[in-house]
Amino acid sequence: MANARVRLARKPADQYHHGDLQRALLQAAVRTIQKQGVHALTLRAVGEDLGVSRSALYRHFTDKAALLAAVAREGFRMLRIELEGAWEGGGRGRAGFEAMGHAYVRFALAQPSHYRVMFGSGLERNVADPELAEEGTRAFLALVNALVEQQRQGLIRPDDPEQLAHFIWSLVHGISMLAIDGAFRPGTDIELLTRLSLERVHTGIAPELAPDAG
Amino acid sequence: MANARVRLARKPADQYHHGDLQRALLQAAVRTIQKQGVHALTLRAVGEDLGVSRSALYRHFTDKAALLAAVAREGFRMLRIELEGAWEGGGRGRAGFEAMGHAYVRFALAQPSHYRVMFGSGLERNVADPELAEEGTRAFLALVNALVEQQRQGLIRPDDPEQLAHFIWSLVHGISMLAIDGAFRPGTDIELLTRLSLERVHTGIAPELAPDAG
DNA sequence: ACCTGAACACCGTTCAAGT
DNA sequence: ACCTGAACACCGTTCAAGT
Repeated sequence: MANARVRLARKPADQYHHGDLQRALLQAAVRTIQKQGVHALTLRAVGEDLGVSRSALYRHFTDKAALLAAVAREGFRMLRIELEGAWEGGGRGRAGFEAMGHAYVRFALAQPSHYRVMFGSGLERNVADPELAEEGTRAFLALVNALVEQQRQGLIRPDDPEQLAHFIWSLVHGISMLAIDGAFRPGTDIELLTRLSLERVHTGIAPELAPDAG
Repeated sequence: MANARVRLARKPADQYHHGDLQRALLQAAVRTIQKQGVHALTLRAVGEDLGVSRSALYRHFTDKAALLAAVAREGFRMLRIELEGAWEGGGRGRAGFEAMGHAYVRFALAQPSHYRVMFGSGLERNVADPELAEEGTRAFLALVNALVEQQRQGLIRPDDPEQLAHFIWSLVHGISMLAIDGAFRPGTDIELLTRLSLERVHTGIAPELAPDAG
């Protein structure tokens, strides 16, 4: 909304359009994907959006897949920040961990197209982008770290943290994907499903038998 | 393999190529997707494969999305049969339920491209195909039924079966998708991850506290 | 160094025409 | 009723040429 104004501001007319076209291309791509979905992302459209030739992109990205990889990388960065924020904000304990789960699913539902690019079919962004891999790993580590810290507090049984992280990541990813794809019944309350699922998970990974049979 | 022979058999040369082109198109599409992925599925290629014009398909499917919907429907049918087989073969109890989980993930890993079409981006097959929805529901019901039967046996706590099914479906779907997309570390043992995950799930959904703290 | 614009090969889809 | 083949609008990508 407010950003739209910025592009109307004065710009050096007889210069190249952007001092940092690479960055502008990435932002335009993210914007298009979030608003209209991946299918609307054509190199022609993103070029037109920036007032630039459709082949100008090839100066900054090797091809469309590389552009999508950059979009995915940006997505993982955003997701990690959300997860860390939820964990900290929730008090780095069981409440914070549950908040992480909700934050994950909420992120996917708020940015479904962006989320799909992050976990793409391999059709798009089939490139083995090392920066993308690293950003994905960092997001995953936010989850692992939260598990380890809870294990230190005796809140979670001392299983292999990475295995536990894989388990929980799979769960929230599955909920997110099925919700995005509309696989659940129309009226399904995703937040409720997430809460109940995390409840079941906790009872499973708790070290002792909690007396909460209420 | 054996089916490849059939197409070499005598055919009425001066007739239309197929008595049931619709069925042949679907089979060719499934074959192409399983062998070469969705990106290789072009209407030109599938037509060429059957010795038919590229626009002949439009007599039998409204468009490419409808063809993909048929592929997805066939996939759900295959998946349901696998799930039911595992449940029955495992003795309709806890072992059978765990076998269902493994069968699900194994199906996805064996037919990754086919599985992706089933849970497509909405990019492809965005059509609201009622037959597809029904076949998907039938596969889901195989899971719900197994849960209800275990609840009757006292093997699972009496939560809402549909919610429990959503929870578990999300888990196995998440494991499958992340494994297909190569999101796990290269050497990751998916079968082991599935087993450990199902173990954690069971401890969570069991009605009583099992004395297996070994 | 950065961008343009024409060209190429490839799509899905349509439609008048054939049998 | 079923299929053909030319045509259309749309892609991503390349490359010689401009500044």
